Amino acid sequence: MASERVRPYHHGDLRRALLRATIEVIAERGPSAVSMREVARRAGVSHAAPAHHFGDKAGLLTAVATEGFTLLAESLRGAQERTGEFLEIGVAYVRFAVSNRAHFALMFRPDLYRADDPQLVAAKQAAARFLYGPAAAASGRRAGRGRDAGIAAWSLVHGFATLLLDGNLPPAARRDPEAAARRAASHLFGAHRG
Amino acid sequence: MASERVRPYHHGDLRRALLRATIEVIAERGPSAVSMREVARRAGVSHAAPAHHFGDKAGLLTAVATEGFTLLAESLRGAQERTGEFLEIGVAYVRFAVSNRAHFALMFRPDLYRADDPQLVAAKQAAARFLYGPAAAASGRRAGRGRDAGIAAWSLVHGFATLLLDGNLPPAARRDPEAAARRAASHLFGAHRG
DNA sequence: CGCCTGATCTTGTCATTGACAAGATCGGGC
DNA sequence: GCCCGATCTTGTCAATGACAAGATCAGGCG
Repeated sequence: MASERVRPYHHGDLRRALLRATIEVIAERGPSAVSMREVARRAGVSHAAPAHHFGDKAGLLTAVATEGFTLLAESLRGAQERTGEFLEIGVAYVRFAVSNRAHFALMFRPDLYRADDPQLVAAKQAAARFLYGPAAAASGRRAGRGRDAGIAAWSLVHGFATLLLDGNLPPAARRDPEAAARRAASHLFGAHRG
Repeated sequence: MASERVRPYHHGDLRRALLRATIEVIAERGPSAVSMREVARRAGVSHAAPAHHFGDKAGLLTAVATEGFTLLAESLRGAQERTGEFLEIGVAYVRFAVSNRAHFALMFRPDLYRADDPQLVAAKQAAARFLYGPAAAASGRRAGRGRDAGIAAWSLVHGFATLLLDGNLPPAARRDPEAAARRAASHLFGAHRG
């Protein structure tokens, strides 16, 4: 009677499949619509299987958010190594938000996951370094100014990305987010001499 | 046996009491932890009472978000009338986020409420006008530049506010958010001549 | 070759929640 | 004095998150 068994008892890489399914649900219905049972259904396993890998719902979302911060850090690192320009790191931030909407939408909703999780904190700090560090170098030599510039830069690109994803920016910005982000970001650091 | 009846059958101003209770829950446990039944318990009514006033959970949160955008618009208007300076409108934006954390935390989670609700859209646009309008005037006369400047300004103060509330900014910024916001915002519009 | 130990996944259950239906209570107009 | 609609309650159902207990499998070790 086991002739039509399609899937084995052991999934093989269920953990990854669950992460993928979670991303899918977030992309379709938003981070707050994620349910462990729906995720389990999409992965083709029983309703309690996700709990084994992630403990609880917050654990699942913590894993997705951590993955997101890691991917973001890699994107920012890539932009820095390719261009060396701080402006382009900001543009890469926005590009990440657009091409990884689901991850990004979850990453800044700390009430949905465990914001104090050590791995998550480490991944977040790794990403933050690419925004704080270069900003300090790119601005004057005064003590507090570097940090202020970093805050301003991160605030601008982060605000731009979140407003964009929530549909709060004009159609032109939605059509070509990268160009709009570059124009907006160029208002910092005196690059707007036109 | 009705001698100890404490509360009347009709609450008097249940709608407002429910909004207050919702704000309370958001402040304590975040927007995603709001439950109609908990809100009803805090208001001292039955579990189905909120549905009568707001239809469903999304309706309740839509009402709270609308109230938030209205309050925000009033704050921005106040800043504009008092100071006339665009920078101070941005600072008022951050001040609103800090002193109305619960409202602000919900306002930019459109997956929790009905983002296409007419009253909400109107309230949001009213607030947005104070950020787009003056920015256009404060920057050059060229066509697109005003809008770009508005986007940059709104992005910066919005990003600053959200990063601040999520605990992603350095301790110094958390201790005196208004001053930090003013320093960050002054990086726009050429005010950073130090 | 056979066992057996732990990791993986399932089934079953319970309290909580959101939504709906039906009924009770109240207030104000006629 | 009555009635009608607004307000609020009680009762119910499916879905969910969390937990407990059991089934299945893989790989090491005799």
